[in-house]
Amino acid sequence: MSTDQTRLAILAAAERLYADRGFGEVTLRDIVAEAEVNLAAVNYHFGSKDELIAELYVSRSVALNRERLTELKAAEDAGGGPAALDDVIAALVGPPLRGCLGPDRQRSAAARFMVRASAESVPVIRRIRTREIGHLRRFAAALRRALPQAPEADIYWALHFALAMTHETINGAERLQRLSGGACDLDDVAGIVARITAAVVQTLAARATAAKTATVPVRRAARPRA
Amino acid sequence: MSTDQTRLAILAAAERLYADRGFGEVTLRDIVAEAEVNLAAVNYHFGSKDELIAELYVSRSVALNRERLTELKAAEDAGGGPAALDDVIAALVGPPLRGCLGPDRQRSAAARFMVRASAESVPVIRRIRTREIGHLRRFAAALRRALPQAPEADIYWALHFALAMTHETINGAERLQRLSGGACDLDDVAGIVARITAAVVQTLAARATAAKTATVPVRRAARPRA
DNA sequence: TTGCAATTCAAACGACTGTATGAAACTATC
DNA sequence: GATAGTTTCATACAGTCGTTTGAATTGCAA
Repeated sequence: MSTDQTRLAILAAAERLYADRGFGEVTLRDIVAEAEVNLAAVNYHFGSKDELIAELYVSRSVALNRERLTELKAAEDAGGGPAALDDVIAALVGPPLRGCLGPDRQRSAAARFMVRASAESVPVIRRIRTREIGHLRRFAAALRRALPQAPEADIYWALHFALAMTHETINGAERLQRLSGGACDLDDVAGIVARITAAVVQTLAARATAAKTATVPVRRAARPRA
Repeated sequence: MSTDQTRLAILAAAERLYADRGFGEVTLRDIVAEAEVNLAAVNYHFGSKDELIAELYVSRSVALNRERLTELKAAEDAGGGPAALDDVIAALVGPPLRGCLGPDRQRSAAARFMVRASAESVPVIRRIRTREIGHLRRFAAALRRALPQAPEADIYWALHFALAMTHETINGAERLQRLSGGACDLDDVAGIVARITAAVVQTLAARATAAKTATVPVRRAARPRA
């Protein structure tokens, strides 16, 4: 083949299978069967299984980061000044959520692959994962611009919790649907993004107002009784 | 041996290794080496690797559920009536967090094992996991008693987000520590429980007040500018 | 001490893994 | 249409996996 169509078929098949079954349950033979190519093609085109996974992860990571940054820049440009707090969070959690959920299921294997890569402990990926930190710093900086008076720790906890809710919503979508008996609509992606965004914003806002009245950090939430 | 000391050694070693390295990276030979028993002992005492994992998961799951329920009952008994909102959340997220984090690291392999089992896709565990739903319903009911006027979906989302923040905090503790440059104190477990509890409580409270002024569901958070 | 069941052990099993090989098939240039 | 370089293919390799085997050892009751 003149084009590297075998390479792409392998990458697509690997991404699909890893996203669906997890890294522990997929062999090279599964991948080449899905891609309808020869077993030896993997080592010919990528060198090894680990290099295949690494290339897949890096390329998808770059794409996801680009998507997030584009959304962040758009929010900054629209407002003129620094992006609003909720727009920063939405730029962070929107891309993976839109890629994984929604009525047209299975739309993006890429997003589900990335979430799996985040959740499971794969040595190859762990080794690469450092660059994720650099990317998150951009969002930490954006949050700080939106909330200059917030303690540094609060900024990082907000980022951390936003990602936590996003990942668990994707990975545990089935459990939530079953637990709630359908009361939680996993197809309403915009609503989910809004929920996560609102949760982070409200938490940060509550801590900001509490910090004004007390010098010690807020430890115990108020108890709004029914 | 008269006692089943070999059984227990295998269980303990398996739990430790799975908690540390994840399910994909641990073989039976790793386990028996750690437990200092013979390879065949696993199949003799448990029948198969999957049955070992299943027994481990079920026993730890029962223990965790008991711990959570004890804390929930204590909160209910203390107040006389239904448990307060934040006490319900604290009963849910406290046990795994206290087991996994804190200054005396590695304290409880059991808690870290459970979180791994939640995050990774292991067929044996997926098959058992259904009973988790029943246990979560108890907490959903407790939340409803604390907040009778809240929409059903909000209750389940709150539960879901609480677990999300808990799991990601345990699994991603290292990343958060590195990202924040030490600003986030992962040893202050009580503070983390308070943070997660406060986030859930404030989010629920914000939706409750918003629901009074608007009949349509809240979609977009207010933007508290700096 | 003898006898018997429970347990441990070293060794091997077949199945499966990622990887390597060398011939065959293909593509493009002359 | 012959040639050189690239890609595909069937096949085999060495290693590891979970599991099994049958003999050796242990613990305990008669």
